[in-house]
Amino acid sequence: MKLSTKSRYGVRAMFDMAYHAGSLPAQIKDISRRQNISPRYLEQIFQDLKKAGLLKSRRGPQGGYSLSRPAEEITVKEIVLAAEGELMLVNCVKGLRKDGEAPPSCEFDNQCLTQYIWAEGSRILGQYFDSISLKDLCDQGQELGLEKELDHRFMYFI
Amino acid sequence: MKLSTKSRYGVRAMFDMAYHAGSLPAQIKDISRRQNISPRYLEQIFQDLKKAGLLKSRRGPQGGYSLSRPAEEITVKEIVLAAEGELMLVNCVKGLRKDGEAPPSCEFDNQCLTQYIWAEGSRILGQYFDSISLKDLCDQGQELGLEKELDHRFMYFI
DNA sequence: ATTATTCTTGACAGGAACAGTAGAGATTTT
DNA sequence: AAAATCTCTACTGTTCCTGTCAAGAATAAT
Repeated sequence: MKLSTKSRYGVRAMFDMAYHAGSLPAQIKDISRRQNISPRYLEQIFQDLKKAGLLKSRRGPQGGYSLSRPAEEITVKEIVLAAEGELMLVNCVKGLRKDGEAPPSCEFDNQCLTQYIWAEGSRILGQYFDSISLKDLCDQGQELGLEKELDHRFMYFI
Repeated sequence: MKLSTKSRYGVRAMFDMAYHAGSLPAQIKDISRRQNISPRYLEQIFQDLKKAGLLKSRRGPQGGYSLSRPAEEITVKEIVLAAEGELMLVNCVKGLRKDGEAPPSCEFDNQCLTQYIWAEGSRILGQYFDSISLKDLCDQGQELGLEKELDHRFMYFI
């Protein structure tokens, strides 16, 4: 019952982007360095987040990724959902999926009492994740005095 | 982020025992037949549940398993915890484990904001699972009119 | 135009965990 | 003594996770 690293890395990376946001797009290499995530793996994760509409990208020099919406409008739930594919504790219950794929249904139809437990647990978890936005995390980071790294692309003149 | 089948089967099996409870211990073969679970696999799961103190067993003819406590005192959380080993959404956070093994700690120490999210999510989920007892499930089964199978060991005289 | 930079796409692979199978043995009732 | 039942340990095939890698496409700077 573990979240995949895609979810964990995804939330960390998105927070990192929001926290260090500047006028230019953020680049994989900077995020991966600060968050200690393999750059090649982070590329994959960002593809998922982009497909989910949470990121937009720009290629070429000075390119990179940026949040497609303000930090207060992006929740942890959206990121986990995009990275995990779905937010359902079991496979045997009908639920909304990222890819619209038909989910397997319970072999006991509605005779299985436990399906209600798993479905409700998933819902409760999703509700909690949805209550936390990237901006909330940024505020928390400020309070904790988390260091903000200056964009090296603005530091040529030092 | 899926619960293992051990958890799902475990809860189903424990409910089955509570729902069909008689004066004699319940046997693997009956539970596995009613719940459509591989008997050999269910043996393994029951070993975990027994180690966690949720079941007691008796060998030999007319032997089997029985709940070690009344159904209203056994919650879904206990069963999931016993089957899953722990109830924590990530590995990077300190948490209580079944085996007391030292959990890996976060590489960012307390600098990682996301660990609070995962820990709180795990807590919320555990709290929900803890609010459901086997008796609650039995009551729900009654309301739904779920059929109770008579113990074949009492049916010789028919 | 050319070049360097950055994202894009798809393939591939080692390892761990999951889900189940199997066999030999221990215990208890009949 | 025999049959039923749980107990313990080991084994195995499959899937998923967690990356790595390579070649290509788009863009900005020169």
